[in-house]
Amino acid sequence: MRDRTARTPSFSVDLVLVTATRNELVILLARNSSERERWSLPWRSSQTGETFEMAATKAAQEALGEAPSWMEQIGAFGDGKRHPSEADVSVAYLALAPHETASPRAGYTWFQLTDLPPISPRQRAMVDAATRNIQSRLDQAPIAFRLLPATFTLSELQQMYELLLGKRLHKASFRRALQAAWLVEPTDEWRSEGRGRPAQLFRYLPKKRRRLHRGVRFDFLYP
Amino acid sequence: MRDRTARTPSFSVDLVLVTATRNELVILLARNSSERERWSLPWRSSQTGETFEMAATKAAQEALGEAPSWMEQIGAFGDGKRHPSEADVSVAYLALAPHETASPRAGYTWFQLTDLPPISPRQRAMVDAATRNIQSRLDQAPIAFRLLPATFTLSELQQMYELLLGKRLHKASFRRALQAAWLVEPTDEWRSEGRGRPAQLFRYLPKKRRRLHRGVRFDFLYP
DNA sequence: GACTTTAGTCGCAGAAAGTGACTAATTCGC
DNA sequence: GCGAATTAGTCACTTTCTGCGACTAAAGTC
Repeated sequence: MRDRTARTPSFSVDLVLVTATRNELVILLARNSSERERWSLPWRSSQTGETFEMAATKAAQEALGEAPSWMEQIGAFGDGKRHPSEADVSVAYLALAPHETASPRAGYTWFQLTDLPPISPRQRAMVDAATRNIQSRLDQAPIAFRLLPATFTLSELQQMYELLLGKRLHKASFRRALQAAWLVEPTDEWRSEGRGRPAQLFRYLPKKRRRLHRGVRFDFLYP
Repeated sequence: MRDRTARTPSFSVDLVLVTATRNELVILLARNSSERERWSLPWRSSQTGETFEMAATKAAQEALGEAPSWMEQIGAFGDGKRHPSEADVSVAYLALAPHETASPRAGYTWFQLTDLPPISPRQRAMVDAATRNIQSRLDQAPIAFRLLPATFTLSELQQMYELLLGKRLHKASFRRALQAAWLVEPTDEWRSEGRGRPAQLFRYLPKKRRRLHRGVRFDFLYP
């Protein structure tokens, strides 16, 4: 356990580690033996000479045994809300991994993002921020692709977007938009998934430079 | 230097305080007497029982004498890069204010965002992150409106968007999109700006709920 | 009063997105 | 073996959105 006589860590780095199963988003929680809450986000206290990114990567390694496919800082959290560590400040990272290759180490368990057990208030705020981050950056960063394995069918990709957006998409429109964006490349492999016609496998490989927006967008309703 | 016997402040809160003049974005820097760099972002070291938001608001008060019209955390910065405070971690906030009502206190000066004097490496990273944040959230949050006074003409609003986007917009298209978004309300005031027909003044007043996106967007080219 | 300048609107043409129906390739039941 | 069911992938039509030029409106300038 934590040793409070040593130089106390001034901050912790916490991980909201998300993957997607068939129909839902899940995050990884660590089982606690002595904390008030039985579960917590994977976290790591500050080490001198270690960047936030390095700390987050190590926390992911400890939890998953592999590096995440995507990592992004989602902010600093403090404000007196309780945290498993004694840290005043916790820096939260959103991490993604494809679920297929992700097998948590002992003591870590997947939980539905919409049905989490109690965790510390500060970590709860991180999860909420991570959820908002996923939603708002879905069209700016390859979130969906990082939740899929290296090769995937277009139906899988569409289902991932439907899951993340929370709404159904039309097949033809989805593929038309995808083609226009030059983000995927077909492989020469096909996958037969039980019944139905086999699907071609694609890989994420952005080709052309960003197609500049036309005009302005007013996609908000903020205060 | 840091005094490890006393309770050292574990973090600072730093402010990237932006306004827009006629043709450019400017940020507020504080003059230093003793630091290696002559200029720095306004910052404030941690106080117990003070949230990040409160600290950022106070730093803004100190610099501007008024509360910013928008504040948003843009992340935690550390990673060994030098900072005016002895803090291991600095939490950066983007703050906006309309330039018309913003008169800095003594010791603070506006600088062009594209032509800053040397500042500490950590603060330099904050400015860069703030710049990216403005760009990427321009269509998600009322950034442009918060840089304008409470009432404004549609031409001023369009010029603000042109400044922030770095490109010209077509007048009719801009207004059509603005109308569709239900974000502004006309006042019964008009402003005559020298020659030309007087312009009606509008205020920011989002009316309807967010118009849901249709389909997906793939607006990225990330790794 | 003609000219310039800025505000504000209209309507068309072309681009993009929504949608249902179609073809293709496989498994399942019999 | 063969038709039904299932999933993949495409096509063509319709609706909506956007770029853009041209227009009217209301002020100042000379």
